[in-house]
Amino acid sequence: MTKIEYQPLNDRAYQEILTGLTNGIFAPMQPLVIRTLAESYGISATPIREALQRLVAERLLVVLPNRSIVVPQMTREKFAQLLPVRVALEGMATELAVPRLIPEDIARLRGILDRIAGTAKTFDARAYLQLNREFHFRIYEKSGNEELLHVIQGLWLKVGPVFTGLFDSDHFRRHANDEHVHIVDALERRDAAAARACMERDLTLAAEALMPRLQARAAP
Amino acid sequence: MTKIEYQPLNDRAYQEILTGLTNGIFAPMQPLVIRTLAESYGISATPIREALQRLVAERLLVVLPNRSIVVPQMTREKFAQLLPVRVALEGMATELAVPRLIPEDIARLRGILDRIAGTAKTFDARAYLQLNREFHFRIYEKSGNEELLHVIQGLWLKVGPVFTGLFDSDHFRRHANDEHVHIVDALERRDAAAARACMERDLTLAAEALMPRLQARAAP
DNA sequence: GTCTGCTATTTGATATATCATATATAATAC
DNA sequence: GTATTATATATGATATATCAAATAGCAGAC
Repeated sequence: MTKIEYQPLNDRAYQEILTGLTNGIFAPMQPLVIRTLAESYGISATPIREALQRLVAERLLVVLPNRSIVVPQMTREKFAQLLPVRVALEGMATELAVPRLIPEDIARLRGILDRIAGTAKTFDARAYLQLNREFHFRIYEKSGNEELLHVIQGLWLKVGPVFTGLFDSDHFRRHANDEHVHIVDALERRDAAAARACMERDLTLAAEALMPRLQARAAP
Repeated sequence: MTKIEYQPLNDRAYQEILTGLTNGIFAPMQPLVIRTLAESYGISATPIREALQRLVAERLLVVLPNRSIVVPQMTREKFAQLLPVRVALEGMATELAVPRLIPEDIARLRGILDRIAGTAKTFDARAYLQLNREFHFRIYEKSGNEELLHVIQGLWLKVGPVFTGLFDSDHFRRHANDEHVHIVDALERRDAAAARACMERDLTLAAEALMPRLQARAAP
């Protein structure tokens, strides 16, 4: 007996819009119109509205004074502010995960590493982003701290759309996996401090590759 | 010309329910019924539903498999998981605030300190909670990092209801202000590391006072 | 030409109606 | 009596209708 599962429409609308955001479907400052979205998803306005409200609460969308709901522009400043928060929390999660990772987890991480290396050769940006996310969260999940994990997830949602451009940088693509390898090595040695340091460096290097691509300030 | 401002009903419903949560009006595990809330606030179901959804997204409420929406029980485990996250972020915010605090800010903080001392004598728990919050956020706001501030606000919302019981502890009430004084002293000396350390201790001591009052695990 | 004010249209906000599911209650079988 | 089923009720989920604010378009004044 396979449990059939029901998912409310607002949840699904949320997911749809979210992946749209992550894939950069919606241009910043272009308003998301409730009725339009409702029609294009073939559902009524109510669940769409709820999904948008939720995204606003998570700060993935913002409400203009006109009440229009738009994608906020990720500026260099905002990204720079997000970075130390992510470094602190993802570093913490990594450290916490060290004593809880079993050899099987390490093996799985090495598997991801191999696949990431593959994407650098095939220039498959989408696969890279997917695997990069999987790599990080396989570690964070092992922190055993659900509250911490939830906050980190929220932060990744915010920076998600920006990451899309990560693979465009030649230099980054070639070195994308370097820190990842160091992280897994440290994890395997059960060296929590080193694992944390490598994770922090990974985040910082990615941020440095991305920052120049971002606009200095929000458009007026 | 004073700008008249409009606030959507869902925002106000959100605020109302939120203060209800903070004041412990809604018992954990008791379902919040949309129609009932709508009636008691004299508005329709839609804005209430949106407010509840938002609170669920922020994890201040949870959806049961039955789809009922209830106040989650704050367990000792959850609180313990929240603590290191708060320590890291609020410590960071404190450190960032140090070079940005002007003498006027320090003076204002001293003023809050005095008023907090007053509440300990008059046993005014509500005033204490209010002032304690104000004290902390006056500092965090000065971090200049809006993203960080937002995350911290979210964390405070989660622990808010628990804090209500803080003042019941005799020992805590007498020493509630001790660390605060140390924090301000450190801020005045522009000693970022010390300010951070004192802030971390303040959070930890409060947590230690509260933890025993929490249930060890969630009810089944 | 620009500016002003009017009208129409778009779009968000709210209320209501309807549907589906879950819970409670009652009735029946045993 | 308990267990089981049927029915009624409560409640969440969705769709639709209505209202209100904002925007766009247009006509006339100058």
